[in-house]
Amino acid sequence: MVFLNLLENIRNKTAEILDAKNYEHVKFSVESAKPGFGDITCNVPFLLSKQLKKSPQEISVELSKMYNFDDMPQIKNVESHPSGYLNFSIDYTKFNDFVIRLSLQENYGTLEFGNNEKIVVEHTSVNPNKALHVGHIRNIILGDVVSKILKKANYDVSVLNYVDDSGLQVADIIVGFTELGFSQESPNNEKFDHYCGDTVYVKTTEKYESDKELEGKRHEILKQIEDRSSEVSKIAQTITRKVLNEQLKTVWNLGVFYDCLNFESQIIHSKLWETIFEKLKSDNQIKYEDEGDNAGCWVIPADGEDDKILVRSNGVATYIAKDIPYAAWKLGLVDDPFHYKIHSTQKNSQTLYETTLEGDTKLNFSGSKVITVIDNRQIRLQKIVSGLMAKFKEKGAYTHLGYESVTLSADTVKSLGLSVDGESAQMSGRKGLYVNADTVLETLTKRVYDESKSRNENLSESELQNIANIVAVGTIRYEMIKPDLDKIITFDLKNSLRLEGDTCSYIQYSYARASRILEKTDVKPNFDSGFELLSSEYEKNLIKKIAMFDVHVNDSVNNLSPKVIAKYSYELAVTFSSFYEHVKVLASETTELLNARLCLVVSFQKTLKASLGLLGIDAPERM
RNA sequence: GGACCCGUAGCUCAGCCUGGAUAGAGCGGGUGGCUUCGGACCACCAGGCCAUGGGUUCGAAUCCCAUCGGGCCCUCCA
Repeated sequence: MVFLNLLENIRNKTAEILDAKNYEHVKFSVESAKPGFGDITCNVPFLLSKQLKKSPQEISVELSKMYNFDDMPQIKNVESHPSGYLNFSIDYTKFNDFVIRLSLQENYGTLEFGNNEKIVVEHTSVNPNKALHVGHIRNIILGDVVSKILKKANYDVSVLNYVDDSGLQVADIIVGFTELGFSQESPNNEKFDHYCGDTVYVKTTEKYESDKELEGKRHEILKQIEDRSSEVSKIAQTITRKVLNEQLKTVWNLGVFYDCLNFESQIIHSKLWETIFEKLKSDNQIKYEDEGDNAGCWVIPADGEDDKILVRSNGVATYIAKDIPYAAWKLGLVDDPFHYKIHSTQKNSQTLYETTLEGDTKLNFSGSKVITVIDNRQIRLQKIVSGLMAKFKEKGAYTHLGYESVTLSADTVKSLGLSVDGESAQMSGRKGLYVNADTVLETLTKRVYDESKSRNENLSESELQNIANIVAVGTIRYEMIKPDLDKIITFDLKNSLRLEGDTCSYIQYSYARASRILEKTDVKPNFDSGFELLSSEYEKNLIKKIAMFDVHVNDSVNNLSPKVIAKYSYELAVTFSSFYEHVKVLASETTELLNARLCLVVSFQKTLKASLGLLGIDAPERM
């Protein structure tokens, strides 16, 4: 820890002073100061003002005289600001050494939160009947980044993907194959998931409009899918597996990987539901309705809202009856009915497992905490699930990480040949109103490739491809992570191709520039020398920003907020770009200064790489 | 009818959790900067009753209440 330590030490010191003065303990803050107000600031004078019946200024002056930094050489002094704040200044002649050396360590920015506790992150969870679209990408990237941040905080993370292979959406394409005679091979080498989503699903659901008999068949087909011995079920298995494998290719291209796939169809057959149902009954968590609208149903009482029906009067469980046992399984609350086998080796050579009802291999993918990434339209359902889980385990063990949806801009809708009323439109698989993830990635890769090629005449084809891939993936990831979870993302095809300003490529560019500096000199950075020579504002700002990595990791873990890391990465790049412009490293006056600056550049690179790494974004040497 | 979310510069958004100093970025508009460590850049200018009205507080973009505008969910569908 670097900056967090500094803050903690000042906090302790301040608390001691309050003790010595016999002042009441107030909840004061010690945090990084805005530019122009020292480096670190404390608001304790404001909080004491009332009980001491003195102005914050008076208290500030009084307290500022009490500090002694003999045991904290990195702090130069504290000043009382006329506003009442206590502003601390860093002694950069000492701080520089400390920061630069620590930033070189492999685990720089790592924090101890999890104590290696097992935690489950579930994300993606898309029906295997279509290709992934931009809306799914938000879910996938959020889940992936959260899992990386939790690993950085020393949790033992299992990443799961729940494969919804037995719902009506799957039944719809099976209707297309079995009733409408769509070929089970995609024409013209089209990617199979695109074919199923763009053609079979859209055409079949379109036909429902005119053919009500066909629409009636979907429920019949669904029933057959759930009967594992049926012919239809076998077809559905084959088709959904094929789609899933194509979806996984897309996800891997985005640099996202899982530990295990959980199939809904197997959860249904595992009898987990029956176990949980009995448990719910015996624990009085649910009740049977004798009269009223819900007569004959088992319901979950929800305070302030309508009760949720769990089992219909005909004895058939509703869809929530799949989520509850799965949630309980993730938390390790039930005996694991599954065995595990290898599904595939992923693009990063990590093994991907899948659940199976046969076999004899036992693995453990559950956790004492669970984070489920699902968009906020499911918030009501998720509240019910987490409420139930809180009855079995401590509150907060099951967390729903929700976020707002992705919509399409009017321009983008028009470019799909469709019309809109407002400025944006919700995506819809049925209407063909969506933009596939593969399409976005391809378009963006092409754009970056062209851009990079026009700037670099001497790069080989494979280097250009590599850069295009790194920047394109980074750009998509960054745009999905940057906005607040509560904000709707309006996706616009044209806008998504921006590479200037607050974008990933700007951040990556700062890294590439740093690489150029190091490449153009024969001097090998020597980290044994002192760094007190780094004393300009630009150098100090950069060092402070590097030092603050842990503050932001801490924030992002505490609040499960990946955007904090995106913002930090951008700020770090901005600070470096300013340094780059104003401090000519290779033109340094002395060899000592040159060396110190080269070390700072290396320190910056390591930190930015680590920060981008949390976002799953690569830092290119050239672009 | 009930639940949740959003409303900050022309546009897209940070800041709100945990109240405090001058409300920050990017895009777009305007101006300047390469005898070059890469202009995917830097420096600067213009642009804000922080939706509205109340309340709490020494102090509110931030907390509370109401209202308005927008979104989304609320089926014995999945």
